[in-house]
Amino acid sequence: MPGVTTINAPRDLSFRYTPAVAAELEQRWQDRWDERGTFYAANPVGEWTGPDGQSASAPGYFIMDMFPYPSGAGLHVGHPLGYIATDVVGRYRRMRGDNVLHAMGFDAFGLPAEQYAVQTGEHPRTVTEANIEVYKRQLRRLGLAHDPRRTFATIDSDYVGFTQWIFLQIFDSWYDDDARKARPIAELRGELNAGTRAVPGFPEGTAWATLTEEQQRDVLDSQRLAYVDESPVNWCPGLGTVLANEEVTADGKSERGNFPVFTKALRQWKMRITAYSDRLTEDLDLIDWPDKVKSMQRHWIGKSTGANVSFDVADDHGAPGGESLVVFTTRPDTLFGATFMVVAPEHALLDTVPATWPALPSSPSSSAEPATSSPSSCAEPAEQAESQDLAVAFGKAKPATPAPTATPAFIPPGFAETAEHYAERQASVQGTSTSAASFTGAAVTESPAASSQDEQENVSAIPASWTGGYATPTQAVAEYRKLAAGKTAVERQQDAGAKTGVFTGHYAINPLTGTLIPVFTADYVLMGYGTGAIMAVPGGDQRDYEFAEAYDLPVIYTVAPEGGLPADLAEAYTGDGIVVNSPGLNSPAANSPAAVNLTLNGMTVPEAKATTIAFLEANAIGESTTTYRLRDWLFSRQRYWGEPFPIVWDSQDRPVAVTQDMLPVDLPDVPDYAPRTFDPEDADSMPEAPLGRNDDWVHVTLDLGNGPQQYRRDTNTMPNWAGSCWYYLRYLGQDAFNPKLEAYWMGPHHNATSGDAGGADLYVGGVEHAVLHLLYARFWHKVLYDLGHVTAIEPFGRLFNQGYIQAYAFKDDRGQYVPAAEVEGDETTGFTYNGDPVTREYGKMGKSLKNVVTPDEMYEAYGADTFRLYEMSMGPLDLSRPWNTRDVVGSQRFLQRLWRNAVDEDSGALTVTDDAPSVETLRQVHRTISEVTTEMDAMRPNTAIAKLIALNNHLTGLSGVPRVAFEPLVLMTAPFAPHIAEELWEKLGHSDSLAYAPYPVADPQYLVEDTVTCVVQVKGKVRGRLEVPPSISDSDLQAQALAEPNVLKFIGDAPVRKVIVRAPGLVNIVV
RNA sequence: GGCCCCAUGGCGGAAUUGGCAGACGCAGCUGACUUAAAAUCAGCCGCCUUCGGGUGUGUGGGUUCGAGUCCCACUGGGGCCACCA
Repeated sequence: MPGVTTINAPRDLSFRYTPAVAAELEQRWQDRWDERGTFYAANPVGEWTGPDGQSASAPGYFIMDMFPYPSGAGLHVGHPLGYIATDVVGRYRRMRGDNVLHAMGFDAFGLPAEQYAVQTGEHPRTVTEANIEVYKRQLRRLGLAHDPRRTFATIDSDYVGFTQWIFLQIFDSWYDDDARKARPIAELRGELNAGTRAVPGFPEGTAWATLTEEQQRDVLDSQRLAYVDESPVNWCPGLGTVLANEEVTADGKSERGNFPVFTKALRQWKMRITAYSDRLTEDLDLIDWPDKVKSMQRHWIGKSTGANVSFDVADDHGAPGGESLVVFTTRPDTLFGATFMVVAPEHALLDTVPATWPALPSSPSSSAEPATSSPSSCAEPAEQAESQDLAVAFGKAKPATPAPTATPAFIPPGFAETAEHYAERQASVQGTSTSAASFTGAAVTESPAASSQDEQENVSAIPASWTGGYATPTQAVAEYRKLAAGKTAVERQQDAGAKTGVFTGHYAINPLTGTLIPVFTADYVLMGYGTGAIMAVPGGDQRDYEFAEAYDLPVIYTVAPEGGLPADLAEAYTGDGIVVNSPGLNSPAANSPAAVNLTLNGMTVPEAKATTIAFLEANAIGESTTTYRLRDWLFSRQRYWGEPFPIVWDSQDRPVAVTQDMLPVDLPDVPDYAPRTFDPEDADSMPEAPLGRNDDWVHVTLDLGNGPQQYRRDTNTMPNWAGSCWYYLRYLGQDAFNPKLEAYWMGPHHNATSGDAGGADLYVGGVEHAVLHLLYARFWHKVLYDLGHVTAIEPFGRLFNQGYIQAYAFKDDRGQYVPAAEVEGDETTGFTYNGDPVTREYGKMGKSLKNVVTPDEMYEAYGADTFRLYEMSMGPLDLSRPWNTRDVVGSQRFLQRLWRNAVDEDSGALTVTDDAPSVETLRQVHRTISEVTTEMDAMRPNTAIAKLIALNNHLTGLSGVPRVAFEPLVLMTAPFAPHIAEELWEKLGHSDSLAYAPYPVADPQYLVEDTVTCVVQVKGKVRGRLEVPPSISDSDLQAQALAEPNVLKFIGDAPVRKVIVRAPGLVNIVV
C-alpha cells in the first residue's frame, strides 16, 4: 500500500500504472486475444461453429456499428465513440452468457475515395485499401472485442457478387399488391399467361398470348422492383452524376460537394421502394428505435390520405370536353371552395392547350349583387349569384354565341367581384405594351406586344397577369415550361412562396357545382406528388391563397370557426370549424351530371370529408386515395467507383440479367475513371458513365439461355448505399442466407430481448442516416424477406443514436483559427494564444478548425483503457458533448487507483487480502453490483462508471482491499477498460480471460439496510432526519416525526393540519 | 413557416413513480507527506448570510401536502422537414 515505505527512501514505482505500462499491457492483451481467438463468435451451422466456451447453444446477441467509410483523413476522437459503446455492451452481454456477434466491415465504394483518387492519380482501390489498413490499425489499438474473421469491405469481389445477386433478386421481382409482398417475376408471367391476372397497361380482357414478345417483355419490365424509367431526376453537373432525392439537401445542392442540382428527365435505374411505403411505415411499430428516427422516416414516406377527384375539362362551350383532370386532395370537404386549378409544368394536360385565349366579358352585368370574397360573408352562405354572363364568358371564347348547356347553375360568391376587377385592370393596362414577358402574377402591369391585331383583341379579354404576356396559351405554356425546367432546385427554393404561373386557356368543371374554373400551370405544384394537379382552394390553403392573391382569383372560405372568421382575414383559414358556403345544386346542371343536392354546410370537417368521399365514389367522380411523399429510389450513378450493374442490354435495347454464375461482374479497368463533370451551372449537360470508356468490357457475347448473343453491358454503377443495404447479413458468414444461420442471429425472438420483428439486437450509429441508409436497408431487407431469404421482418431490431463528440475551436482577432491545443486559460480568465486573446467557438472537430484530437495522441498520453473510459464517462451516450482533453486525467486517476488498490507500485506484488470484508464494504459492493447492472442494461455507461469509481474510492480508504470486493470491481470494470482488467484478473490468479467470466450478481441479503434515513419536512422543507427500520409502520413513523425536536420547533404553535407519510423515507407535516 | 427535442454550480454531467437538488469527474481551496515541487492520501467546494437561517434547476404563471420532474405561456439553443395539395 502507498505510504508503507520508509520515509525519504527513493521510490522506484516501476509498477505504477503509467501510460507506458498501459501501452505495454494493452498491446500484449490484444495480441493474446488475437492468438486465442477470444472473440470468435460461434455459428450454429456451417463454418465457424466454434469450440467449447463459444458455443451457439447460448442465445445469440448480434451487435452492430454503422460501419465506417475509411476516408484518408483518419480517425479523430469523435469517431470511435459508438464503437466503444458497442464494445462495452458486447463485452457485458458476453459476461452475462450471450454468444455475442460483433465485427467490423468497411463501406468502401463511393465518391470521396474516387475524388481523392482523381486528385492524386492513384487508383481508387489503392487509395481505399490503404485507408482501410490505417483504420484497422487505429481501431485494433482500441481493444475492440471483434471477431476478426468476419471483417470485409464492400469492394471485395465476392461481396460485390452478393450485392449484385441481391440486385438481381430485386430485378426479378414484382410487387403483388393483393398479397402485399414481392414475388418472383416468373410468377407474374405465369398468372398473366394463365389469364388469372389482367395485363397491366392493356384494356380489360386482353389475352397475354395476343401480345408480341416485345410487348410482353415491356409489360414485365414495367412491373419489376428494379426498373429503367425516364422521368425527372436530380442531375448534378458538378458531380457528373444523377442523385437520389435523399442525397439532395433542402437548399437544392448535392449533399456531397454542394453543387447545384437540376431536375432533368433522364432514363435511369430506379427501385420501387414506394411499393413498400405502407409496410415501411407500419413496421416501425415493431422495432425499438428512437422516436425521432421513426418520426423522420414516417415523415419522409409521408403517407397522406384523401381523395382523387376527377374534373371534366371544358370544351369551347363550357361543356365536358371528354378529357378529365384528376387531382389529389386531402381536403375533399373544401371542394366547393375550389376556384381554380393548377397543374405541374410537366403535366400532360399541357401538351395540348387552346389555340387562343378565351375571352372575358368586357362589362360584367353581374355586379348588381356582388358576392364578396371577404371572410365576413362566409358565415352566411351567399345566395346563388346570377352572374350568368360571367359564367358564359369563363366557358366560351365568344360570348356572342352562348350555348345553353354551358350555363352553370351556381356561381360561387366572389367570382362576380373578380370579373369586375378584371375589367378595371384591363382598362388600366390597355394601350401599354412591352416585349418582356413575365410570369409573376400581379406584378405584371403592362400588356405585351402582340403580333397581330387579332391576337391583341384576344389577349385583351384575359388579365395580363394570367397570360404571362404571351399571345397564345401555347406560347405562354411553352415558355413557362421552359422557365420551370431551367430552374435549379436552389432557385425553386428561393422562389418558394413567390407564386408564379400562367393560365393554360383550359377551364375545368367543378363536379359539385358545375362551375367553370380556370386551369393554371405553376411550379408550386409538383409532378411527382399525387397526380401532379390540384384543385386550388385559396380559402383553405395558404399556398393557393397566395396564388389567388397574385392572380386576382376569387377566395371562398368553406370552413369557419365558431364565431365566424375575422372580417379582415387576409390568408387561408386552415383551422377546425364548421363547413359553410358549400350548398349543393337545386337541380343537376346539364354540364355536370353528377352534381345533385350535396350540401356540406353545418358539418364538421371530418364529417364533410367522409360525406364528400362517399358522394364522389357513389357518382364515380372520385375515390378515397392514399398518397406518399416517398418517390422511387434513383439507383444508378455515372461514376466509376461503385458496383457495376449485373445487367446487359440486348439488340432490342431491353435489359437482361446476367446469370448467377457470371457474378461477380467486376469493375473493368478503364483508361480514365474520372467522372465526366461539367460546369456546375450547366443544366443542359448530359451524364456520361466512365464504365463506357472500355469497349471490350461493354460489348460482350454471352449465352444467357438462348445461345450466344451480342450484348452491351450497363455502364452505370450502383449508389454507395447498395453495399450498406445488406452488410449486416455479411457478418453472419459466407453462408448468410442459410435460414438456420440467419434465424439464430436475427430471427424474431431469437433471444430474450429481441422482438417480433427480429433483426440485429443493437445497432449504434449517428442520426445522420435516419432516412438514407436506414430506409434503403429496410426496403432491401423486406424484399429479401418476401422472397424467403431471411426470417427477420426488419434488419435492425433496436437502434441507438449516439451523440457527437464536439470540440472547441479558437479564433484570433483576425478571425483565423489557432491550434486549440495550444490555447491557454479558461472560461473565467479568458482564453489566450501566445499571449493574445482569442475567442472560443463550439462545433465540429476538423482540420480546418485546428481542433482535431486523434486517438493516437490519446493512446500515447494515456492508453486505450483511459481513452475508452473517458469517452464512456463524459455523459449520456445519446448526447452530443464537448471533448475536453483536460478532463481525461480523471479517468486515468480512476484506473491508477484501481491498480494501486491491488498492486504494490514498488514491487508489483499483489496486495489484495483474503480477509473477510466488513459488512459495510459488502453492502457497498453488492449495492454497486445491483446498480451497475441496472445502468448497463439501460446503456448508461456514464452513471455505471460513476458507481464503479465510488466503490473504488471506498476501497481506497480501507487498510487492505479484500479480494471478494476487488474481484467484482475488476469484472465490472472490464467492459470499459478490458486490458487493465485482464491484467489484474491474471494477477488475481485466474488463468482464463475474463471475457467469459460470469458478470457479478448482487447478493440480496446485502441490499437491505438495517436502517434508512427518513426525511421529515414541515411545509415541504426538510427540518429533521430520523434513522428508522425499513419496515416501520406509517403510524410509528408519524409519531416519531412529530416528536422530533427541530420539527417541533418549526411547527411552533400552529395546528398540524395534515401529515403525509411515505414510509420509510419521508414525512411531510402541513401546518 | 410547420413539427420535434433541450435548458441544473466555474465546466462535463447525476437525480426510479412528483418525495433530501448537485452523484461521479474536471477545475479551485485547505491539510498531511516532502528541503521543495510533482505524485499520493485526507477534507472542503451552488449563491446569500447577522450562522438562526434564507434562497436556488432559463423566465412568468398553474396543479399538488410536495415540482428539476406534470400543465400553460414566453425566452434562448438545437434538430428534422420545408410549396407534398
